[in-house]
Amino acid sequence: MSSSSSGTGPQVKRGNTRQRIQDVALELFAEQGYEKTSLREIAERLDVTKAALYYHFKTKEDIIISVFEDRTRPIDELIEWAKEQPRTLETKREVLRRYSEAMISGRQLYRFMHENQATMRELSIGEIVKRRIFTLIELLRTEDAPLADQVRCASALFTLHAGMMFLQHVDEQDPEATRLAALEVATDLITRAHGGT
Amino acid sequence: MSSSSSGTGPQVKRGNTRQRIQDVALELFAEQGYEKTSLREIAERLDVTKAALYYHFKTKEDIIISVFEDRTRPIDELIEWAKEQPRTLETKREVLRRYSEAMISGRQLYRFMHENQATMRELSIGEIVKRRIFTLIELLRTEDAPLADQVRCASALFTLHAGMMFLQHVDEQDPEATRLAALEVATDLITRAHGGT
DNA sequence: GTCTATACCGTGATAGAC
DNA sequence: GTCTATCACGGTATAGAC
Repeated sequence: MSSSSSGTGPQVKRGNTRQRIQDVALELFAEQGYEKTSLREIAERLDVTKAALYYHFKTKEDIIISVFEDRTRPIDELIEWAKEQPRTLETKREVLRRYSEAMISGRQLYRFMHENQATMRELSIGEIVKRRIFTLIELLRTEDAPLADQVRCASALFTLHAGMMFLQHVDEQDPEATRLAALEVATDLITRAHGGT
Repeated sequence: MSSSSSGTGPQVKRGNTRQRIQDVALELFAEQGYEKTSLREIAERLDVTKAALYYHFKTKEDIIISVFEDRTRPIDELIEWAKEQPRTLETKREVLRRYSEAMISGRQLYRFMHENQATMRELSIGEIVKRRIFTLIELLRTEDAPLADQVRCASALFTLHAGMMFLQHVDEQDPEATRLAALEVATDLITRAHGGT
């Protein structure tokens, strides 16, 4: 269904309040979790009252939805692109490469989605995210391959996430080095799955 | 809607209330998320009042902590066992095997931890879980191996989780078959990491 | 020892004044 | 566009019935 808060409309001149709410909200949602972040906290950070937020967004959920719609386009475009490509191993590798890169600029949002899955599941965008992940796995996997190879494709995706979310703290490793290592492992996984072992 | 064991509950037998609170709470926490589950909901399900919960547990957090402590021992024992073993490839394989099996019986708790990471991070048990995962990765990984191999060890663990949490819905696949496929992929990952390639 | 009644304050949300 | 006032519900706390 159409989201209640249209994405980046043509005219967003109404001051930058709306944009600032999105920025602050995403930052707090990613750091403290969705439910632990109160509207009062967001409002205070912007020096307005709770009710002021309700002028720009219908609900708390609307805020995260609008953020999601505004900053998630890269993945959408990646999926559209991939659908038109031949399903070669090289295409799959490129998908992983681009996905990993998309996570850099959108890391706050990805962190939020990763750490708030229970919340996401009940949000209206949860279904969209789920579908997207399934589509990506579908694009990566090989038809009629053994189950283990299907798992490898999914695991490749999760490895990228883990490399971004979790492994960043594992050592005093350079984050970019960790990301590239995760990308290497993920690429290796789909290569095996593609080759059929 | 109001549950109530119809009839003048002859078999209600107040005395196992604490255990029943834990069971209902875990079920709801896993299904709806920690924050979305209210104490009122838990109480209603048991036909008691909110305040009754506060006789058995000091806070909401206390409930999940007690559940955690009661049902997480298998992993603790697994870690203790692994620490005393030689760090051979076979030991690592056995760790993955046991971990995967532990997730079967404790799947509600694992699902809760997996989907409520933002919440877990602020709970007192969050730190314990984090440390546990790091310890497991430490036990799986090979000293001085390339970064990619370190990632492989972590990825092996996450693959087991994914196989249990996420991939269960991917197809009308037998859950046990999916679990074994994930175990196969995970084992393959640490094998490559161990060998150094 | 086990629970109920009741009240407190914070939270998301709504209606209406400026 | 923003605020005040108000609401029902959230976790929490205490007093007291059995």
